[in-house]
Amino acid sequence: MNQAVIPKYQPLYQQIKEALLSRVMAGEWPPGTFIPSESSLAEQYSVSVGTLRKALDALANDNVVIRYQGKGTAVATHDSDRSLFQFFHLIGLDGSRCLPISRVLTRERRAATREEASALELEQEEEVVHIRRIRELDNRPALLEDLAVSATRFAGLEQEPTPLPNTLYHLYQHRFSHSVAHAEERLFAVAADADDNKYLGVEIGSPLLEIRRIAKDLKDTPLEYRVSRCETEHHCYFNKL
Amino acid sequence: MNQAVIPKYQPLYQQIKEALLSRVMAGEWPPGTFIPSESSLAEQYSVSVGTLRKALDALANDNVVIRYQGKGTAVATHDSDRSLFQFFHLIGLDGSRCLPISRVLTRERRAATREEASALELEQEEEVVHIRRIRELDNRPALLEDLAVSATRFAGLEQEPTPLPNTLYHLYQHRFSHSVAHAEERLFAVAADADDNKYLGVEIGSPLLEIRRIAKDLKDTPLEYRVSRCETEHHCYFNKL
DNA sequence: TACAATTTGTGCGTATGTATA
DNA sequence: ATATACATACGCACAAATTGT
Repeated sequence: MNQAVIPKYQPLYQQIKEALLSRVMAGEWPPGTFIPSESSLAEQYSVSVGTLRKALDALANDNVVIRYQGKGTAVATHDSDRSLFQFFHLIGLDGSRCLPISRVLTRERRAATREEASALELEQEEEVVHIRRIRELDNRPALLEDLAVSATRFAGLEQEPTPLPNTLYHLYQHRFSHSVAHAEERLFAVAADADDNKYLGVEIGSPLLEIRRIAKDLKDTPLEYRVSRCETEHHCYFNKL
Repeated sequence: MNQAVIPKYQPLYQQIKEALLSRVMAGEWPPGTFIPSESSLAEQYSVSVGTLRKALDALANDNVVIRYQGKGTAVATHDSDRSLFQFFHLIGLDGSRCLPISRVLTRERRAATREEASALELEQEEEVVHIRRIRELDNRPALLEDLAVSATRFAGLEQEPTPLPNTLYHLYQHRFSHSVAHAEERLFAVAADADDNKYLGVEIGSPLLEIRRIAKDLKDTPLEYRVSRCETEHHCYFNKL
């Protein structure tokens, strides 16, 4: 007979880790800023520096903070070059990595589709901001992208800013204080339709790579649902295991 | 002007980590067996237990060893359920994970193709063992797989064992002492050809997901090159970022 | 340039808790 | 109950990196 899983005991450094994570999530230290030093935090919580170190190391391991020897510990921004490539897995056939340039096609506020509501864990009636754009790599249209975010959580995104920046996650973080920390992707092979033909210049029926991504914050709340259709003649999806 | 990258200084626990990794690679402790205790290893290397702990924790983080409280530290087998799903990213549309059943179509020793030689870092003349098989999920053919390994490194694989086990990495480890530790995959969308039609039952020209994987050992030596063509009507490729 | 102050990284030692055999 | 092994927690000393004086 299995017992209900009640954490009878939680190591001290784990408790500290959760406490610090909560303060980060609450916005006490915005992304990019430095948090207090190990010694001062250890004093705050009345634990040894060693224990507090373990908590910070664990947070660093989870990409919540970044440690700089001699400087201090900063809250991760999730919009640095390194962090962006965490979510961008398309590379050239020669192995080159470069970020795409985006051009917005449509941008509107409307009711969520069933698929969007399910992915974002919203009610059927709720509204989303939907954006459709094409993204170019090496001056060639490479992706046709549809994305949706909660219209209440990202209020006004259908209007401002204009134009939209290339890297939306940066915008989410700075303008709406929603940092994308994790994501899960499902990949499919699909046949190109009329829109793909129009915007990507591929023949109708030709194979495309479809990437459906749900982007989540530190506490695994879904922030964005994104469907990218990608041509794989000049690029491919790269994954290191 | 940049200096040549000479590691002027290596932390002690990193040196210990490398030393232990070498002993694991050399087969001193085969996969699944337990290595000496922290205290005895600390004595061997004349370092503190704390330092040796950091080395072992780092190895555990790299999936080289597994730590069991109260029992000891074991060399990872890379063939446990958890470890197999590290490399198997296909899931059902409902999110279910199950391992496929394999049926071998061809199995032969022959000269490497240019693509295989390049992926396995072999000379053009060298021979490989090539295996083609189909893999079924839910009693439905889902993957058509071509794979190649060095015929010298995996001597006799074209003959024995018969039949081949479902999980080849298990065989590589136990019969040939080559453990697959990492891998890199490149994904493409391709059109089904006559073989795909014959073995997967999909229409010619319909979109398939092609996964090209290079499997490597602990020291990043390429062990296997594998190309899987997968139908994504009933399954998809799942990736957590 | 030199030096000091601050902060994280490394290394050591010890004591105690928890899991396993 | 005992012994062993890993996990947690504390404390200290020094190294390395950064910043400002």
